[in-house]
Amino acid sequence: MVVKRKLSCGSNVFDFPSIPKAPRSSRRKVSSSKLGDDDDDNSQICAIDLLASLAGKLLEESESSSTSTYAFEGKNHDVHLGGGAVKQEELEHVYINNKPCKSEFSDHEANADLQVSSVESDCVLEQTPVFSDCKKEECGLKSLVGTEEETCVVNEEQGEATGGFVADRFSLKDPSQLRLQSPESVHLDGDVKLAPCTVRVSDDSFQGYVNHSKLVCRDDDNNYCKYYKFSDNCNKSYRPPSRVGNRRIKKSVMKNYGRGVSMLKCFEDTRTDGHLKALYRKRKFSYGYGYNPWKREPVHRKRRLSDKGLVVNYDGGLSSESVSNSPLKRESEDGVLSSEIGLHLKDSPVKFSIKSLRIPELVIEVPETATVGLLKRTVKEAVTALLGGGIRIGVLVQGKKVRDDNNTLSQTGLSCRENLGNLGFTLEPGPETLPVPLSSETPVVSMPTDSTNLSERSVAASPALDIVIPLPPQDADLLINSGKSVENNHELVPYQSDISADEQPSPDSRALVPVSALESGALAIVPLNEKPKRTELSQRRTRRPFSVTEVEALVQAVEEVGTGRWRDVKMRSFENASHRTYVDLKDKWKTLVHTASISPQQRRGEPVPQELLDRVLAAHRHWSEHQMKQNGK
DNA sequence: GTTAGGG
DNA sequence: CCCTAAC
Repeated sequence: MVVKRKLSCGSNVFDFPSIPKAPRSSRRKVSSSKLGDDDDDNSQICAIDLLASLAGKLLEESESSSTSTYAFEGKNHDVHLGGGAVKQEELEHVYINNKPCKSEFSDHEANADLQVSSVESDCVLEQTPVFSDCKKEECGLKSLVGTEEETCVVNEEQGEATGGFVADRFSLKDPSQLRLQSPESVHLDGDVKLAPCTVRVSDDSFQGYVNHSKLVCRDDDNNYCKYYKFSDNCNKSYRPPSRVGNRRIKKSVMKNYGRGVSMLKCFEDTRTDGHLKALYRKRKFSYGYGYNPWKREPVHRKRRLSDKGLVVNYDGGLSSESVSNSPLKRESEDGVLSSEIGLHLKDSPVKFSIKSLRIPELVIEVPETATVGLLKRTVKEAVTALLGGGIRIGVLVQGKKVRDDNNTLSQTGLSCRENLGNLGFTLEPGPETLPVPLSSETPVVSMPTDSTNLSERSVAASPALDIVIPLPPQDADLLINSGKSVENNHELVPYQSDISADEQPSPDSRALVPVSALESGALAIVPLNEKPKRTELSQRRTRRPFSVTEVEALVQAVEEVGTGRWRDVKMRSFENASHRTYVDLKDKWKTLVHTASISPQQRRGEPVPQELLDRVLAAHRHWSEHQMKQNGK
């Protein structure tokens, strides 16, 4: 396996190792560190640095060339995307912005642990579909972009046999979810993945992906829904570069999954309206019964991030969003795990894949009169400042931080599927991380210190440009204020990497409660000061909408046995549906009754045949009366 | 462990 | 979908 350390493009050189403040020692280890005991931290950091650097460069590029797109041309026609992989050497012929991009690798074989299969950064940049007429299939690609599942497939197909740590994507996502996907191509073990839209390759075989929207909207129901749509209609969604600038980033939704376990945001819609709408809708932390994300489902369907998603830890800590391991991702829609999973048990190498890493939330404030360029710079600086301070990686298993770097993964309990599902990572700002000293006077960019505050601010933000636009600091230097700004925050507790793993979160200590993740294996880790109730049990199940077939079965069963006998209903019609508990059925019935009671226009989700709804009402009425009679007697 | 109902 | 109270 090889780690690409340097990518030079004409005059632009992506010198990953030279990332700002990250410890050199660790950077240097990028190519050689092993997922071993001692170096895992470093290697991960390096990966991040590496990616961050690239992202940063791309950002700069975007600023300097407003009309240009991030072209990432692969001149080498030997690249095999379908089932093969582009070898490192071949990457040397990659071009960016028409400039030859030379990649320098340090050949490092065997158990190299670091695999950076893609780089993805978010920022306010042009999204320029380059190719207008293409289809994924034609490219011989199996959707390297878009979903984790797909990415997984690719890895498998390419016979990625070596165990290792895969940083599949690295996204530098600012809270507004402005996303720029830089070329995703730093796959160390040979395959090249290109970012959607922003990637341009000369080889026809690459065209498949270049047109995907890089603006991803992950939905609870439709993973990366918009993403898909966009990509599936490349030709239609094609737009000339000139319009990209008008894009707006839409509001995102903060999600407080599992009782405030996480805060999630994502694009609600980043499709083809040519606008990016800044998003920033942060939900105030509400633990306990404060907020029920599930109930919000209908309203904020576009939010996603949950599954693979990340949680944004704005308290200055960086949290890894979308940490997942491939085995777990193999779960299909219906919840059936593919057979691949078994491969990772026993002695097989444990494979991890971090879909993306997200930086903590940033509040960007720029005057309305500010230029887009300024906004870009602001974002860039914020991100740079954050990363510049160095990052530390934390590993959490079962919600507990694993401190002993010398234990093997298996010793740590990371050897089976179940446990992998409880794995999480955290990105923590290094001790020295506190970036730019800010002049409290004009902090343009800052780490939100209060979710409520943020929420309010976003509401107050301009409708058009939903980015917080308060006092106009004009072109003042953008400063970033992280970490310490939250010292007095009551609600948020920075995730201190120093928190001893041994220190069991005391009942009222504001221990972090990693949340996770859904069966996709992705873990959402967030520091919080919530009552550490669900600490280790806080895994919210994946939402699985009932299919019409299931509804029918449910209706059928209820008609027969009536309401109030959910266990019987379960055994009767959902005996083999392990993911449907009788409580689920009861809940579903509840919603069905409600759905049937409202007008069709108000219904959401997959439409349930009126006929079924009628039966629901009939059965509901019948059994209600039945119960009345019983009570009467 | 189930059921019912609020969140 | 989660959580609890109540049985």
